[in-house]
Amino acid sequence: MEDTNQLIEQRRANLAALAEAGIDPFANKFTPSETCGAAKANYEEERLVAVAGRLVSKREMGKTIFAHIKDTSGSIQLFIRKNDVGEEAFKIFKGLDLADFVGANGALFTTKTGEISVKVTDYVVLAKSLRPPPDKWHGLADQELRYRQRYLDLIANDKVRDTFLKRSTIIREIRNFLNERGYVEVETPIMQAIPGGAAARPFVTHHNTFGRDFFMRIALELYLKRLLVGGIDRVFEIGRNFRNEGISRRHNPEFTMLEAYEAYGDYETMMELLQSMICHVSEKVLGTMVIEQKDEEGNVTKTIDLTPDWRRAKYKDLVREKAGNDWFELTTEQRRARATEELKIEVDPEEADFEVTNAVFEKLIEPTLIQPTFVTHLPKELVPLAKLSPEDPDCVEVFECCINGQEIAPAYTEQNNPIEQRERLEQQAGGEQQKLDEDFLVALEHGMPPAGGIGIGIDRLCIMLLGQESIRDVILFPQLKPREE
RNA sequence: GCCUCGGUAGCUCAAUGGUAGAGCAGUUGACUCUUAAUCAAUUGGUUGGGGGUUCGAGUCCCUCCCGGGGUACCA
Repeated sequence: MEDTNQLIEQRRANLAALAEAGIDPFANKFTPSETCGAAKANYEEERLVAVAGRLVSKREMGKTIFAHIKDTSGSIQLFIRKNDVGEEAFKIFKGLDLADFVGANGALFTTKTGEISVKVTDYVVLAKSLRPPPDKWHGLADQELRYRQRYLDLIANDKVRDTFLKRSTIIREIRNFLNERGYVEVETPIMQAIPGGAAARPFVTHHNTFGRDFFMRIALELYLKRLLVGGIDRVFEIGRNFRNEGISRRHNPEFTMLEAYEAYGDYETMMELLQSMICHVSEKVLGTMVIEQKDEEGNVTKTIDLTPDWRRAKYKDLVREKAGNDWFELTTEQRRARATEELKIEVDPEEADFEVTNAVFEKLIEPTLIQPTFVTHLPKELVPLAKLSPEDPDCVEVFECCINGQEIAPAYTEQNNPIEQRERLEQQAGGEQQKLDEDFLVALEHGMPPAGGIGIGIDRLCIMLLGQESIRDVILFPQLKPREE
């Protein structure tokens, strides 16, 4: 970046002054004895510590300086006196800028106002910051800057940092939970010749040596099922999917998906798995099963209670509740009329009956399912990769788990009949000339054990657990339009 | 893609069509227990870009760029 201003010039001048004084402003190494947070947590008067971090505040009091440095664990106050560090070192500390990195040696003590601090005996400049940090009090509010320069957001806004540290522990606890149950974690191809497992437009990329296009995966499903065929009976992957669609508060073109498959299980198995997993994660990460979403003033705007057992509701019952008890007895024309006139939703004249019904579900019902709800008995037309329900052949053995008004996870009793599977996929491909994944169908013909499978949108799960409102607030670097030079 | 709101100093924000401002940060000085330290002085602007209306535009109009919200696409 070419842009310079007074503040940057000043910092460059301060950098030059350090060099002038014979100090390397970018040290190679400093080894802290512990983190800032640990130094405070294990307080013992006079205990010697070495701490390092970014300089986040500095108050000069004549021959004394109070300053805070901050690392991942938190911050600690440094107490620097001219008498303790010597005239030259004192002068140089005075010349440090906010956001510089510093390592300090000294003894722990408590100030008169009761704050645990380090009485510095000597310190090292670890890295000079050549650009001014965001406002120390107001933080960084400009959303575009927060996303484009997330590191500034993390520096300036503790809540944001906390959210992303928690996201990391959520994923760790999911892994722990699945490992505990004997699941094997695998990695499958991201670049695929035929993108399958979902109906979404893929991103296209190109392989030079093969001289042909590849697609970024839109789902993990078909490869994980090949592994069920291969004898890995409990298998999961946490990875990125890519869908070439619009961007919104709920959609990022690349997003993180967990898919898990369990041989000899069915959708009921996955129901228990999901409920136990989310309760485990919530307890471990948040210490509670009651999630509160707060507005900027800290008022609770939404409460989600994850305490088991979660509600179960049949798809058709929910639709009848919203659209009328006679909904499924209506003629196609009557149904369409009611949807547009009474329910005020847009309906494409080309849409089939089940699509009109599903529009009612997605637009009017799903957003109201704030508390965890397993929606079951979905119509078979909606789900080509699941098995039919023996008790009701119009339905599939599937649930969609909705929490916070969003679909968090669909789960199936997976289709393992290769002949039916081929028919369903051929129907689905229909006129679109979409290629069938023959290799997958061949795999099924070798025999896949009956299995339950589930897909969990990790980003949406994080939105829910962490009380956020937008997917951009749980993805470190959400997709934005590139800035043209 | 469409609708709508927004973009002013490094950051957070003001400014009826009439001299572009404040707080923080920065700079200089004072202060050996401060913590949004305090006190005094002070620097800093192509008002997102381009065009237009006007005696005069941050403000009105057109256009482009970027972002927020909504909507569409998304088994």
